[in-house]
Amino acid sequence: MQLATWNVNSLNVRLPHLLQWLAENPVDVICIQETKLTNDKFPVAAIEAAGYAVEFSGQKTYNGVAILSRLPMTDIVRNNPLFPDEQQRILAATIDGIRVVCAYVPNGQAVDSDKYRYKLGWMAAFRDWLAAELARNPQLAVLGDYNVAPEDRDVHDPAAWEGEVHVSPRERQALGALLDVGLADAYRLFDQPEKAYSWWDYRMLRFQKNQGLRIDHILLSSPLAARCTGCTIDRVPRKWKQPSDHTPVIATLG
DNA sequence: ATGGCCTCGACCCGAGGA
Repeated sequence: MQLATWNVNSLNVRLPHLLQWLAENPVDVICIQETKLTNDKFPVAAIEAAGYAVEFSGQKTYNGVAILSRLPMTDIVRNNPLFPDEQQRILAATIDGIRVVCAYVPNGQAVDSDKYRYKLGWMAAFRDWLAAELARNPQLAVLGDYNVAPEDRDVHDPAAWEGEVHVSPRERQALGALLDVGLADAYRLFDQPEKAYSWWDYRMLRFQKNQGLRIDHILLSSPLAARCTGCTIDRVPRKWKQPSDHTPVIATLG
């Protein structure tokens, strides 16, 4: 079984990319973020024609998450019941006995800004809810754009980024608190190439220079981590025309 | 040269992303 995550940065623009990627990478489940679509505009027919059931939670212009699955989805939850939020950033479904959570963690904009405080509060509430989800189902997979690079090796230039949003100590602690619930970063369960990133700024030829951040993650509870046989980042779609600035991450479960 | 891009919405710039 393969689970993937991809921040598509507008599904309206990226639907052809998503369909092409799924044709070449027929994963069982993909969590997507930043759909930027209201639910009435969601391209259900095109995705079902590609062989996927789909659930989504969207809003106008910003945010929006969706889960595509080859197998049926049950027990759909939108947003965190512990954190009332207008912004559509969380979607959960149970698939083949696995609780799959799709998350788009707030950006944070700048350290100590209002958006940064919202990010930290959001992540603390997310932690509490994930702890409850894990208690309900020990098979938990949390996939998404966390907007936090866990360690300096996940940052192309740690000195330049020191203390900045996405790497600041409080954000890393908040991500660590998610792991402490009983989750593992699937990517780090395996030997990986150095300078591996999942996002590159559109500006300054950052992708061509491989100057990015690893901020898109797949977190697995212990029973799923034990089943995980690989985790990779697929840089290929970042090279396509009019790409998302993020690229997919894929975990394989045996 | 301290910026550079992309998307959206509303109306050609501003907000937000990371």
